[in-house]
Amino acid sequence: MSPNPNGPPVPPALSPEQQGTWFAYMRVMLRLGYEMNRQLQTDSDLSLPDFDVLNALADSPDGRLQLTGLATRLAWERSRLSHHLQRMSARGLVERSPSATDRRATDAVLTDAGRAALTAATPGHTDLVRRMFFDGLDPALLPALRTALEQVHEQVLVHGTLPRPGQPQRRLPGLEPAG
Amino acid sequence: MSPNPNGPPVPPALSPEQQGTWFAYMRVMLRLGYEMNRQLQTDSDLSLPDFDVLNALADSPDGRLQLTGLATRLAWERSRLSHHLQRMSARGLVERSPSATDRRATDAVLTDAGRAALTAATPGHTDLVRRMFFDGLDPALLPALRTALEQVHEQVLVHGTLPRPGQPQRRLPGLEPAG
DNA sequence: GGAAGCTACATGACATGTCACCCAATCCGA
DNA sequence: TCGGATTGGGTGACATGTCATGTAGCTTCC
Repeated sequence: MSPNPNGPPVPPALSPEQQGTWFAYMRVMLRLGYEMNRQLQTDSDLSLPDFDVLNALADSPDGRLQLTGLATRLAWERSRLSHHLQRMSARGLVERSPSATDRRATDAVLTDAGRAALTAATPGHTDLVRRMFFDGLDPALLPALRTALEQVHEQVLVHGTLPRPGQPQRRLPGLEPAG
Repeated sequence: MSPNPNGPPVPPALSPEQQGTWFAYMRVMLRLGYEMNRQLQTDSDLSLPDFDVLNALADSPDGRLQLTGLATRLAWERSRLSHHLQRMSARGLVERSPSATDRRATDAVLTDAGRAALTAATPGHTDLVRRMFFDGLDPALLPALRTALEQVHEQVLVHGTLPRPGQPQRRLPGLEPAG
């Protein structure tokens, strides 16, 4: 009982090589996430989400970013970010500050304490990344790995449901599917 | 003010090539996780964690696995798994059943409904993986990507804090740091 | 310039995950 | 074979994430 006697609108399954690659990816993602979380929590009293937020802000001009942009960059729900910033600001790591250009909008701003926490946490985190990710990796594979990941990233940006980060988030007229 | 005037016990920073690779990895991980979650939730009423559990069980003999082994395989805390299985069993997707070999232990067992849910969800998920991950990837890079990910996985297994999956979880005597 | 609709964000209720601690079964050495 | 240490798992309190909804500011178009 073939699912479709008339030929293939049915998507083809993954090839064995693709499946192997995918499983490897998932395993790395699960374990590495666990280890990163654990290390940051233990050594720096930061969760991995905390760390991601701090990094995104530190990487932005004036350590400041509007919430929607930050959420997009992190691939978070906005309400998650809103809750999370509330907790982080209670700990003094970030502040909320009204946007200069849009009175609806709020910017998240890195505080000095937040920057200090990031600075303190970074070496240990980097060290873990090097040990867990790069030290076991054949250096000859590095360029291919990077290119592959960048291709995948681009693909997710193009076909995913989230807007491209750092892009105006407004829906542009005339781009809806024709009616 | 160099951090260490006497030479480098200070870990070297990542090379630019490594940093680029790492950022690409993190971006893929964040966005792809978001998209997978969303797709499964929308199309199949399963979260990505649900799906991971179902897959792990379906992939085990008799659709049955002891909790600790399952937790290790998923890189989850055991208590998280315990809570999660409670919810999944309330939905009829899995059952708990006492282990045959260890009276402390509990096995998670896939129910027929669980297997059916997995079967129903898999094509859509696979399709998303193919579109988001493989369709934008130069096939020539696939073998290198796979090898690289497998090397990283092995590295995380060796240097991580979790036991290797499918391994006896007992701490072996004589392996403690010497006193 | 004003109504309709959209965007930015907050919030409260609820789902999920973590942490500290619990007990029972097993293991191991004396 | 007894006793402590270890392991397997559960649980309740609390931290975190999601969903539905509310409000205010922006934009568009007449």
